Amino acid sequence: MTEDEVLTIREMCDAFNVTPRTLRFYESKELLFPIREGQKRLFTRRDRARLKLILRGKRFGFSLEDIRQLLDLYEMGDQQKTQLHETIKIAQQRMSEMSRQRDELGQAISELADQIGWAEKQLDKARQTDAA
Amino acid sequence: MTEDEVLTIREMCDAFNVTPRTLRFYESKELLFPIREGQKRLFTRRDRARLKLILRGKRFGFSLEDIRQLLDLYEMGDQQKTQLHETIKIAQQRMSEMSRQRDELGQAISELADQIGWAEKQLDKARQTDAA
DNA sequence: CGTTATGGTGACGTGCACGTCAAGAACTCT
DNA sequence: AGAGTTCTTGACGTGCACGTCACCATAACG
Repeated sequence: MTEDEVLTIREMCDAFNVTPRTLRFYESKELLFPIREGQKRLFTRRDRARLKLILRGKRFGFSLEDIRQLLDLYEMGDQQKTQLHETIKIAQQRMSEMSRQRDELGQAISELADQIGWAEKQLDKARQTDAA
Repeated sequence: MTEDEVLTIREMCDAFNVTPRTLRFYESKELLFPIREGQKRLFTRRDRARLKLILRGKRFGFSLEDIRQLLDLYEMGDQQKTQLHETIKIAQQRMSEMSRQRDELGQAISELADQIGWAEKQLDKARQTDAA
């Protein structure tokens, strides 16, 4: 299955449209953990899932360090309860942060829509003036 | 009125929680245009509106250059029609970009909510085991 | 009148997220 | 065996968004 297939660095790059440097950099920052076949990196399904989340996080303006903490949350098997509790708290904070951001984005969108509406009206007026 | 009041750099910093360096930097990048009283900068209502948008844009992960272009759109008096048309196109692209981002953010939020739900369940299970 | 607060202009430093060589190993093709 | 491709590990370079520091001006305070 393509599910369990492992990808070379090049295949991974092509799949996600990033450079090898980026993937090695992410590994050095412990965001990805490709397995090694000799020296070569092989990226697993897990790495693909993580990279997807990394790129998404970046689009939201999160730092790689922020993203790393989120990723760790997504992959907790079983940990100390204290740590679990702590992690849940952090995650909830992030959630409310993201909710706020989404709401703000909604507002920004409608404001921009207003501006576009206004600009289109101006364009129309200019056309009228032209015709006269 | 507090509307037409102009602010010194320090007042502006306190109002928006940024450093003087940041405001000077934004001016050098033509994001703000404080008037000068002698040498000193005085920030107008316009600068306040722009700074608000700048900081919001930053939270969305936009670069200062991206933001500058958006700001220019927000402040077009009357320009060349061609330029207006061009600007509307750019704005519409940004809009769809932002919409996409908002949708994606909504998805990320619900995914994170799922993870939190799962983590809380784990925490509960751990508590059960403890009690036994 | 000296000092403290506030503001100014360079100019150099910094953290992040990579880009860009350089040099070498490993495999493939001919 | 030689050439080419793909990969590796350093190590240094780069653009962005400021931070920091040195040094100068000006106004207010005691």
